[in-house]
Amino acid sequence: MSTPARILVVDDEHSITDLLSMALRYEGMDVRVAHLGRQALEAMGTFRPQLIVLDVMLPDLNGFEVLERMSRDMAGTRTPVLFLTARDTLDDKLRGFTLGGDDYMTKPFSVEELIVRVRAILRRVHGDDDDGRLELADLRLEEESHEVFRGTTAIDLTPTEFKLLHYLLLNAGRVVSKSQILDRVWNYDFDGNANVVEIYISYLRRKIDSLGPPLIHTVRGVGYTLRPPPES
Amino acid sequence: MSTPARILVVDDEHSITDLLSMALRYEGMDVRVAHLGRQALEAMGTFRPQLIVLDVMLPDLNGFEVLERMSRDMAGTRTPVLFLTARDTLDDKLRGFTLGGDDYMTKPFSVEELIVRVRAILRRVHGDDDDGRLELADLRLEEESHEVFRGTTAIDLTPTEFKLLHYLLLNAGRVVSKSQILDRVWNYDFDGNANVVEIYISYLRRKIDSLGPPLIHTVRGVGYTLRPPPES
DNA sequence: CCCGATACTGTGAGATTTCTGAGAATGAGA
DNA sequence: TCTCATTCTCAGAAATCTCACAGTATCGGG
Repeated sequence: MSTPARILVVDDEHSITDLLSMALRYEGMDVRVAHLGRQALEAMGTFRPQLIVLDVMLPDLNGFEVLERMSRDMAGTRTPVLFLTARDTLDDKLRGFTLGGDDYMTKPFSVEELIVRVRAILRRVHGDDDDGRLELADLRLEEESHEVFRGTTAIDLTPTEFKLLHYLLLNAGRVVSKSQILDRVWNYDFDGNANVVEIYISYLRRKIDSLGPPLIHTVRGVGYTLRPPPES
Repeated sequence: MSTPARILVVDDEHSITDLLSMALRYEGMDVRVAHLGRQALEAMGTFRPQLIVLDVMLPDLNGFEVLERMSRDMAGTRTPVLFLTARDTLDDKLRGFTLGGDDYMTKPFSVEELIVRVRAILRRVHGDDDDGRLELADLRLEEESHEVFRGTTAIDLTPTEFKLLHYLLLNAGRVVSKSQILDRVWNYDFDGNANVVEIYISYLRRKIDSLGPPLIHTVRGVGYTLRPPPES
């Protein structure tokens, strides 16, 4: 990682900006927060972010207006945007933006997924070396195509299973607790109990560990970890 | 360790703050104590801790309110927090904090474990040189992955066995008494008899000393110690 | 070498944690 | 609206862990 990526997070809900600034900082990014469209515009000039996480609904200007003024101010290159929107406000306009390299997510989202997308955008724009492929022993996960293989057999995962495996792979060799998993992989407003994690671990095992030596290990009283099988 | 880490411990129970300030000071840290949210806020400004151990339930403000006011005062970087909470009060809000590198423990905890976590946070934030690997002769314990090896063979330990070995390794070469072990490794409210220590030492020996020259030694009338085998 | 003190460990009951099957709820797409 | 895939709850089963008890072994001083 050369110089940390600069991200501007714009949302009027403090709980969201807190959540995201913490999570993105934890990922080693340089984060600035704005709660109003005007603040966002100002930060554009001073902070010069490489990516904006932008709530569509803001008290003063909406996300599109912010973008419009932005491109009026800064001639030339446009900063990529990851829009946040309520599920039921899903504007058709938004869909159009994905064409331009922008992306969007509906609230409530999972932090894991948001970070995946932030990284994907940065990778595209900045031509990062990271190729979005995660591997452990003969297990392979392709971020772009959303495909998972064990050896040569393709494994079909549901969205949640995929996110969970992705998170485990990112932390391969480290034990992650059930609550860490819950925080990252599930939507931030999920308030069910940690038993879901066990259940999805169980699903993953059925699909992945049945094809070879087990990679998913329970560390009793602590959490779960992905570990390559012992060489023999 | 260059300059001692500054830790602020906030809890209204004096027995807890006493216990922790003693243990953390013994670890070479610079400890300050507060018993109320207001005191904590004040200490933030004057003491500028690098980490806060914060009880969620305080008489005046709760832990979250303390944090909120804190981040209002100090713009920018937030001090990492290790929350303490009663097991049955396990607030959903807490869950979200593990995202930002914060962590939490439920009371009653073991001092040993608390110190492990404090160190883990400091290591992350301050990029400590300590890599969380403990070694003695051919015995190796990895904190991150919770793995233990003797030579190349992996050793499977239960949570208590792991904590005990961890403590012994931290004090390798020094004799620790059974009551010291009981105080550090077991939850602070444990009131069973000291024979458990003997039992767990026995378990460890079976798993560890059976694989090579013995490393765990009894010092009759005093306690136990970990010592490398004599070269030969 | 004997004896009391101290430490070790086999057995097993009870507690805790994790796993998983069955099925209800949800939501997307036909 | 119906269908199907998916998510998630519930609760019992299974696995694992903790710890007390008590008998045995070991140590070290006399």
